[in-house]
Amino acid sequence: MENRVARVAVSAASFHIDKLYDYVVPQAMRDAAAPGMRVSVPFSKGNRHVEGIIMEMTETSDYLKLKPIDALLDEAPVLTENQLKLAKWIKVRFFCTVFDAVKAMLPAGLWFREEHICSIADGIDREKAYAAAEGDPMAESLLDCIYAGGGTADLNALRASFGDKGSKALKVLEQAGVIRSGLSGKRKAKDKMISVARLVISAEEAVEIAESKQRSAAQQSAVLKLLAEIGEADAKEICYFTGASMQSVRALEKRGYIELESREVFRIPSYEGTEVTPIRELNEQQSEAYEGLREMLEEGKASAALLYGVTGSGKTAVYIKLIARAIELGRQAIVMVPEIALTPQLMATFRGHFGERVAVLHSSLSIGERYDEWKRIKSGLVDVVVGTRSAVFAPVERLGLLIMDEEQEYTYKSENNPRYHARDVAKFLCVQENALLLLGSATPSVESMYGAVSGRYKLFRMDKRYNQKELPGVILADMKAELRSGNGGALSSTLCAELEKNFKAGEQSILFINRRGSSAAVTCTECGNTFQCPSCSANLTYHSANNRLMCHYCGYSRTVDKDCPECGSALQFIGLGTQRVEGELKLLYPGLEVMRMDTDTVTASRTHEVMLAEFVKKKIPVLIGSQMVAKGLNLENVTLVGVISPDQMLWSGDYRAQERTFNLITQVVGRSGRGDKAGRAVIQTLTPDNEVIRFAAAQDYDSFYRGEIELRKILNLPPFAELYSIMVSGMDEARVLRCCSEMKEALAKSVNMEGAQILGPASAHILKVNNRYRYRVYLRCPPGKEARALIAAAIKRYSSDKRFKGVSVFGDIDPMD
DNA sequence: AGCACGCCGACT
DNA sequence: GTCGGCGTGCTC
Repeated sequence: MENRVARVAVSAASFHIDKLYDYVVPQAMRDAAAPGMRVSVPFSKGNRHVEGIIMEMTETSDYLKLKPIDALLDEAPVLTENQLKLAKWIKVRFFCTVFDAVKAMLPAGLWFREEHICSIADGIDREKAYAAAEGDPMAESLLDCIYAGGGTADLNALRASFGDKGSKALKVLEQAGVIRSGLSGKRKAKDKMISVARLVISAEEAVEIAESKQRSAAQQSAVLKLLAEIGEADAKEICYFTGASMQSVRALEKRGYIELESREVFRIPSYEGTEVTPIRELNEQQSEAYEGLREMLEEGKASAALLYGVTGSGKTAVYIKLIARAIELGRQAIVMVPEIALTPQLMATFRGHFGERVAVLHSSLSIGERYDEWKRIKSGLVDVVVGTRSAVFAPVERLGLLIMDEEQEYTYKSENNPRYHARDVAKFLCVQENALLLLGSATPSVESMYGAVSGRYKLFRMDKRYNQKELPGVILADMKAELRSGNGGALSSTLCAELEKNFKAGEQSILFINRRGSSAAVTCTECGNTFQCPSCSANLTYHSANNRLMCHYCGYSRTVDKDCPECGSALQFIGLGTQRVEGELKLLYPGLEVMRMDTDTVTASRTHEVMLAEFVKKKIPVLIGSQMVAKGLNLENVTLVGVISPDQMLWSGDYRAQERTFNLITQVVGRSGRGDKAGRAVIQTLTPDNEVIRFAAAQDYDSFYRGEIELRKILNLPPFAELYSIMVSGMDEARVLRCCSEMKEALAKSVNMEGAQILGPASAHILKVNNRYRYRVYLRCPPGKEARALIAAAIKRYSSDKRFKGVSVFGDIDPMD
């Protein structure tokens, strides 16, 4: 009787009906079925075939009318028992379904494997195919369907629409050699150039559009969903994994949802060419940290530490030695980095030290490559996994050490469902696996430093720069004084004076502009008119690639007007940030060579890295850039860094604004004077007396921390409280607001925690997206399970309320907005 | 969310 | 009489 019933998490269940559904395991599958295997099951009245994953196996069920599983999709479990536990924990912690969590844990390639796709076999033309159908109407309509899809179709979809008879007919056709499915097809060899598709709109929006598409546009939906999940991918591979035709992909491009770009083929990024710096003998501070961490590691119990090491103190060397020790102990390590593209030298170091036994997981790997890496890890061929956020789900079986570098970075928080924070997942994982969690940073998050101060993490400090190099001298430029003396431009006289010194000395400078959002809005330079999206409360931005005005939130695009529709003057598209500074600089210093690096000039082929190399090689005097210049390589000849306007970031309204500003200034200033020559930095600000700016200028983390933690305590903010948000959205604004206020009232009644506050409803950062109004209700309360249960109950209650039809509700913990 | 069932109006 | 509108309730 064992193995008679499988308890399954199904994909079709939304949050408020999410639970384990029991299915009877057919006799033939009894031996094979196991927890962690994906299955296809009939669900709901229509018995549509949906995917699910077996969470548990039992003998009996309380439910009487069990349906049978219709197929096992895996031969062996793709998730271990511990990973299944993790999935359940993610559901509770981040308000998603178990299946959402499972999906985030597995590589996309697994879900789009060709097993699920059937296509017309090579060398079979239409005539032969229909001849093989032998007049069977079922077989003929199957072929119609496959041809309508450009020669391929989703096997599950076919099974769903044609039922059991369809499945039989498919088998007949397959045996006749007319169609192929499963493993029979081989991947095409890659061309030298590939076409890379990338979403222009937000992932969230892409999913929404995909969902609203009609059956006939199922291919386009699949492409959008895939891209929403993985960000960008080779167009051919997209077709390969979704079964969509290239036409569908092109159609999406035409509509402005995605963009296509030719790019040279990347193999698995080889870092061989980059020279590997051998690990030098550890200095006193490094040894001290290493010895302490080694002891924790060797104990083999769950533990956590914070390594606070200033830039250049040699954290990487400590990581490497610690990983080597973990491997000696027969265990594996995961190393997480915020953004792999920005840390190529770190990658090179790891490859150099651990060779083939390193797996890399990051966003510019293709689906296939990522899937291959996943398989390598799963089969135990790897000791070290290096990767971004999702690497926390790498299927290592003997985790001993998990390192999270630059732990304060917000890229560790997912902005899509499930909205998990990799740091929280890492904590859970390390407890579960008895591993050591090592958070590393030059500017630790306030939460983590508080954890260290209060004894939850063991703290190791490395405050000496390895090469004993001095910190850059920092000059604060008072922009208010500049304004008073008649300089209304972006460049202060102080900065200009320093720039000129560098021009004379033949040294390079970097100007850093912080820009909120990814693109500047288009503004008429004469009358200040801006262009609004008709369905969102957002400004349109100009895209030079297709010469159109586009909305980043819904994908709407329109042609560019020659003249301003308001005042009739000729329109010029000048962005607010980097472009403006570039313009001013060129006006002041005619003939000056300037490199601009921002989201408009950095492309897939001309990456951040490539541009930096060019900057170094050609000795271009000035580099102007946004966020991305703050990170990356050591640039030897850069002796001046200018921070143009950190103020706007400081007042962005988010409680983390101060912290982010401090981190960013610290990082940027640290870019200066990496070579032999001393560096300096100019920070332009309207508020030179502001503490955060002063501490950042002095690179004084401790004082910043002391001030910030005091503030957080007074204001009842993390780490002293947890902040939850419930986002409510819908087309009918009044209804959304009614839902919010009713929910707020209900929460106020049910919450009886000391010091809990309910705030809102407040409109989301962008109120209207795709004609849906979005409001949030916040709950701020002491950390703990109680609040989570309340939030989950509220989401369930209001997403199923008939009065609030068309309104969707979802929760988020500590949202990044 | 998505699908069937059921209870009402418009049209063959 | 039946086709189809969408309100209601369930999903192993």
